[in-house]
Amino acid sequence: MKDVASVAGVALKTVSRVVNGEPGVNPATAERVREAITRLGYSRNESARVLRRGRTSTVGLVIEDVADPFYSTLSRAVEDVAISRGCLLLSGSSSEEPARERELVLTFCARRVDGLIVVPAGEDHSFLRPELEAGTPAVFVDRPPGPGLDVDTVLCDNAGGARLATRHLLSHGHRRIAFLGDRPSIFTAARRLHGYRDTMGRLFDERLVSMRVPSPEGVRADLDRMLALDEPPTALFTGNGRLTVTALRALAGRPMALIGFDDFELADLLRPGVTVVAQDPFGMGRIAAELLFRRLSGESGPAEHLRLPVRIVPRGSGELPP
Amino acid sequence: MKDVASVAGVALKTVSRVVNGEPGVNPATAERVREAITRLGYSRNESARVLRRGRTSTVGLVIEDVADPFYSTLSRAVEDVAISRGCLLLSGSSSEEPARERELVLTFCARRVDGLIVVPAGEDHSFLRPELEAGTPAVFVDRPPGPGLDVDTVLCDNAGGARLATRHLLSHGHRRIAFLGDRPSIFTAARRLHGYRDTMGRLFDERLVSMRVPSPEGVRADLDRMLALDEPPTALFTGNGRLTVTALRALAGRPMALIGFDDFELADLLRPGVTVVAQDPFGMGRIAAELLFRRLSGESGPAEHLRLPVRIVPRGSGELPP
DNA sequence: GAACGTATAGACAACGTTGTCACACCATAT
DNA sequence: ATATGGTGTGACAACGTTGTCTATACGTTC
Repeated sequence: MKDVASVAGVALKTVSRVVNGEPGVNPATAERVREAITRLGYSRNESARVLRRGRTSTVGLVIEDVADPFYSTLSRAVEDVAISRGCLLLSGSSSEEPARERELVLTFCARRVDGLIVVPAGEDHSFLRPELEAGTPAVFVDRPPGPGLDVDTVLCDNAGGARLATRHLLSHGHRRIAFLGDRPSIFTAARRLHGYRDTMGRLFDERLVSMRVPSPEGVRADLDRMLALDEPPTALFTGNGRLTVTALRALAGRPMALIGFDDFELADLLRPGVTVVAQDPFGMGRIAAELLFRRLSGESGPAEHLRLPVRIVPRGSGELPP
Repeated sequence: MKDVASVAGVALKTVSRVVNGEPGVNPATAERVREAITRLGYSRNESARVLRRGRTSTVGLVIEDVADPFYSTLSRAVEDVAISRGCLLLSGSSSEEPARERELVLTFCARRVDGLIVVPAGEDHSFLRPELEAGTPAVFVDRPPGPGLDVDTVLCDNAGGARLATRHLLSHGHRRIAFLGDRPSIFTAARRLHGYRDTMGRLFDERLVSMRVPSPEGVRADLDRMLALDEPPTALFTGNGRLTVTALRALAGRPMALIGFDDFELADLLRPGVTVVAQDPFGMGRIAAELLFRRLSGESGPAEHLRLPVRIVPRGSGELPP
C-alpha cells in the first residue's frame, strides 16, 4: 500500500480510502490510485486489516468428519450462508476425538474467528467458556454441549424419529425389533435408543440391542448373535447412516425388515428400497449458520434450542412383513 | 499480552518469550507469567502474529462442492496433511462457476494463505499469475489449469481409465456401447470421451454419445433416444459418479451392462453390483497436499505433473453379456 | 581489582492496515 | 474584505505481536 501511494503520488490514507470505496476522494485521484494498484498487482493484506478492525470475517466450523456425507452436506450449507455474508469458513474434522475438537476450537479462537459452529465430540466444553464470555458466539449442531454451557443448539428430534421408526415397524406386525446404535456416549445414539425403548414398552428385550463403534466385524457379530436367538428379530432399526450401510452389508441379501436413521444416496435404488427416518442436514447447517449470524449482528437474548422435525420415508424395507 | 505483562510485573517481551517457549527466561519468572496468563484467560492473537511473521499457517482449498463425496474425501485428505503440518484449512466450493472460483482464490490470497490447492472450474487462471510470482505456491488437482500457467498438477489417468472400461465392455462382447459424459468443456469429461472414442475405433457412433449437465431429465431423454435407435446400445459407460447414479435411476431396473467412472458407496450393494473405474480421491488429496508442503518447505524445480493410476473394479454390471 | 562472559530482562521499531484529527483550498455568504 | 462551510488530502497513532539491540546483575578468570 505504501508502494501504491508513492507510485500514485498520494498519501497512504488516500489509497486506503480508494481501496475501501470510502467517499471523499477526487475521481481523478482515485483513478490514478487504481492504475497504480493494477500496475503493482497490489492486494490488500487482510491480516493487517483484521488486526486493526478486530473482525476476521471468518467462521470456524468443527464437524466430525468432512468425508461423511451427512457432515459434508451440513458443511456446504454453512459455507453458503457464510459466503452470502462475506465470510470465509475455517473448518476441521474432530474425528470424534474430544482432544482434537478442543484443539480445533481453541485454534480457531486464537485466530479470532467471529463465530463458531460446532458438532461436539466431547462431553466437557468448559474450555469454551472464556471465549463465549469474550463475546465469540457459538452454535452447537446435531448434539448439545456438555453440562453447564448454555449456548444455542440446533438438534433434530432424535427420540421422536426413533419412535416413528419403531411404531412403523410395530404397525407392520413386527414384535421382535432389534436396535443397532453407535456408542451410548454419543448423544444422538442415546436419544434414539431412548425413543426406541420407550416405544417398545413391554416388548423391549435388551438382547436385541447393540450399541457399538460401527465396524463391519462388530456389527456382523452382533447381528449373528441376535439371529441365533430362540426368538430372533424380524426387523432391524439402525441408529445412523453408517450403521445402516454396515448392517445391509452384514445381512448380505438375507431379507429382513429394516429402517435406518438418516437418509442416504441410493437408498431408493436398493431392492427393496431402504425405508429411513430422514433428517435434513442441509437445513440444519443453514439454520445453525443463520442463527450464528443473527448473534453476530448483535441479537442477544437467551440461548435458543431448536429441534428440527424428521420424517419417515417408506421405500419398501420398512414395510416388509415379519 | 500487555495486560499479562503488567499483572506479572514483567515486560511485554518476556511474556512473548514465555508464550513462544523461547529460552532465556528465569523459571520463576516464567511461572509467574504463566499464572497471569491463566488468570486472565489470555490467548495469543494470531492475526497480529501473522502480520508480524508473514506466515499464516493456512492453506486454501477450492473444490467444486464439499457435498460431493469425491471432493469431500479429497478435502479430508488435504485437511489431514495440513493439520499434521500445523496448518489450518480455509475451504470453499466453486459450484463449477469460474467467477466464484476466481473470487475464492483471490480472497484466499488476500488473506495471505501460505499455499493453494485448487480443483479448477474455469479455463483461464491468469488471475493467479501475480500470486504465483509473489511466491504463493499452488497445486491443481483433478483438472489442469488454463493455458499458459505452468504449475504442479495431480490428475488421474482419465483417458486410460476410459480405455480400460471400454475394452472391458468390448471384451464381454458388446459392440454398441454408449457414453454418457458431462459437458465437454470439463477437462475430465473430455479426456474420458477421448479414451472411449479411441478404443471404440470403427465401432464409434456419435449417436451413442451424450455430453451434458447431469440432470435426471436430460439423462433420461438421451437414454430413451439411444434405446429407440435401430441398433440400440447394449452397454453404457458413464463418465462420472453423479452420472452413474443418474443413469441407474433413469434405467429404473431395466437391465443393461454398465461401467461407471468413479467408485461410490453402495456400488457393491446394488444388484447387479456396479462395475466401476475407481480413482482414489483420498490419495489424490494427500499427494497434492504433500506436494504443496514440499513447495512450502522451499523445494523448487520445474512444475510436477503427476498422473495417478486408476483400476477397474468388477462387480457384475460390467460383466453382463449383450 | 579489572576485564570478561553469561543469564536474564527490557526498550523500541516494525509488520500493513484504518480511525481520528487537522490542514489547505476554494466557493459562497456576509 | 472577512467569515463560513464543504471538499479533498495527509499526518499520526494504534491494533498485538516479534526481532533486534541494549542494559543490568552476577559470577568467573587473569
